[in-house]
Amino acid sequence: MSQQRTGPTDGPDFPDLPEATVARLPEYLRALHHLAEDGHDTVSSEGLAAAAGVNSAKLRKDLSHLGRTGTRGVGYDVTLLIDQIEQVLGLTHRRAVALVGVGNLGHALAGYAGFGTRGFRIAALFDADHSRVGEHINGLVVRHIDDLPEVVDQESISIAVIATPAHAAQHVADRLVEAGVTSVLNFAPCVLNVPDGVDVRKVDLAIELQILSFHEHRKSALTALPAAVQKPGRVGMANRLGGEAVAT
Amino acid sequence: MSQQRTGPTDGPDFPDLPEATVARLPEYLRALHHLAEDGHDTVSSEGLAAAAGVNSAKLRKDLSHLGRTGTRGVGYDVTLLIDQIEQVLGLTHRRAVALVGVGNLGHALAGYAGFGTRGFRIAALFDADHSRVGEHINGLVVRHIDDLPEVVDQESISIAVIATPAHAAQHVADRLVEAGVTSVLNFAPCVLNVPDGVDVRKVDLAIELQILSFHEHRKSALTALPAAVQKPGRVGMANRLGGEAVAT
DNA sequence: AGGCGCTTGTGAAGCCGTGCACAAATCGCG
DNA sequence: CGCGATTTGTGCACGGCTTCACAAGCGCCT
Ligand SMILES: NC(=O)c1ccc[n+]([C@@H]2O[C@H](COP(=O)([O-])OP(=O)(O)OC[C@H]3O[C@@H](n4cnc5c(N)ncnc54)[C@H](O)[C@@H]3O)[C@@H](O)[C@H]2O)c1
Ligand SMILES: NC(=O)c1ccc[n+]([C@@H]2O[C@H](COP(=O)([O-])OP(=O)(O)OC[C@H]3O[C@@H](n4cnc5c(N)ncnc54)[C@H](O)[C@@H]3O)[C@@H](O)[C@H]2O)c1
Repeated sequence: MSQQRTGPTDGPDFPDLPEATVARLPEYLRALHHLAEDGHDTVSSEGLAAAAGVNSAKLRKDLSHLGRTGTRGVGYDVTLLIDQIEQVLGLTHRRAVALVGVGNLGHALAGYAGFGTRGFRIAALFDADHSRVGEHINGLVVRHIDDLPEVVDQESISIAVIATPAHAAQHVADRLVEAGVTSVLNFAPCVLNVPDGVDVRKVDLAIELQILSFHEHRKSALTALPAAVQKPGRVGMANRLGGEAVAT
Repeated sequence: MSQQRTGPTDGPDFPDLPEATVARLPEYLRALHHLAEDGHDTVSSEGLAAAAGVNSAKLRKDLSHLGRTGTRGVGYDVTLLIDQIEQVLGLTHRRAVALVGVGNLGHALAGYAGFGTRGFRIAALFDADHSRVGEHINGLVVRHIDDLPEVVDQESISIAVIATPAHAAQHVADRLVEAGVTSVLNFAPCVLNVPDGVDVRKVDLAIELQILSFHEHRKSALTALPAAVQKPGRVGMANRLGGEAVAT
């Protein structure tokens, strides 16, 4: 079955995969796991695309970059495709993640089960506040940030999450990079400067809301002029589009 | 000066603004507020671009869509530009936001100060768990989700944040839409189906990590072949690129 | 065994976004 | 008052992404 492939860790079988595709693969992966739980063993591109909320042609093109994955006339083998995507995303082993800043948000993240079920393991918690150091959260002890190099080395941590106030984020990022971390997920609302070879992704709640605000603003500006449905009661507004996403 | 514009709420002065630009305006806004606090009253496109972490040409093109904003030879008036961007993003009044799902993550969000400082006001908290209803968080009372239509109406809420488990998210979204909410920020790892005219943005921590994982995987695959720096000690790795982002 | 229906994989076209490079505009100074 | 330094605003070309549409391939049924 899956063993027939020429080798799991063959190495450079990356046809350098468009960035947009990479960003969607995790979405497919989640939908596939869901389908697998529901007992499906094959999916059509149409079905998977619906479950992931994308265009089916886009999905097929994305998957075509992984090599020959589907079977014409049938669809995609769910478990095989899961393996392929996890392979490409480097999720074959559970990656160790460090979380820096165990405050309001950090506590929530530390207790988040979604880490474990999606291929990651929180390997360490750090904070600069001495009164927090030593605290036990979800089976982990909060360590002082000065221990960073040591722990990063011991636990082979390459990914870190920053959940400190914005004014501390750049400093934390510098220390992370210095300790050997090469990927950072930043929750602090600020721009991080890192050397080449280090990846940074950011999550900014306020930015997301402001983008929504823009569209709200635009909607109300538009509905002000035409004979608009100011408040259609509450009929027919709900799930019109699409139907159920997962399964059928 | 600024009063000379033909009218602040003129309405359809939207040259429909590229989506990519909309997504960056909040970033500029944050950088501008930072600059204003530091006493700057004008910025060059170069300076602002550096502070926001983007290309200066891109920034100029983005801002050019807002109309005549800068002064050649001088730069941009910081406070004026802040006003313009807030205008376009619809941040002239503090928008009311509902938060549904006051669990682990919801608590953190409810206590987040960044809402207030970036143009939003948490107007209501909802949960389905009766044992949570009535709880006071940050000056707000958690209400039962059945009160949604009433409260949404009273508080003129058009934006909602979903922080419930994934299996409840679609149901919550339906009820939100039914109550009149037209923008949703979804933290639950699932696809939401909503009717036309309703905007959904999602934040999925695991997806972000998986994208980082891919790049990690690729990095280690690449450094495996050439005469690579497996572990360069810890020298010279840190802040090489760029320098300080904000001010100079 | 052969045909038929279904689904993948992909060529090609169009759109959007990015970044260079430069002309136009503005200010300050002599 | 005019000139040069400076910085904006933008025309243009290029690359990437999306989408349509269809031929090639596969399994199933007769
Ligand atoms: N709370 C939220 O819901 C939320 C939402 C979106 C974004 N954020 C952002 O996430 C970040 C954290 O938010 P929060 O509400 O948890 O803040 P917080 O103040 O509750 O927690 C910050 C933690 O970081 C620690 N810290 C400070 N400096 C540090 C350093 N140099 N090294 C290590 N640890 C350090 C503090 O001791 C504290 O425990 C902020 O940047 C915030 O803007 C928070
Ligand atoms: N905790 C995190 O750090 C984190 C990070 C990223 C994403 N998420 C996602 O955010 C969501 C919430 O995570 P959490 O850790 O806070 O979970 P949680 O179980 O602690 O909280 C969920 C809350 O939602 C409420 N709820 C359930 N069904 C509801 C319904 N139909 N209507 C209203 N409220 C309802 C529950 O009563 C509970 O209070 C999940 O989807 C999770 O995957 C969480």
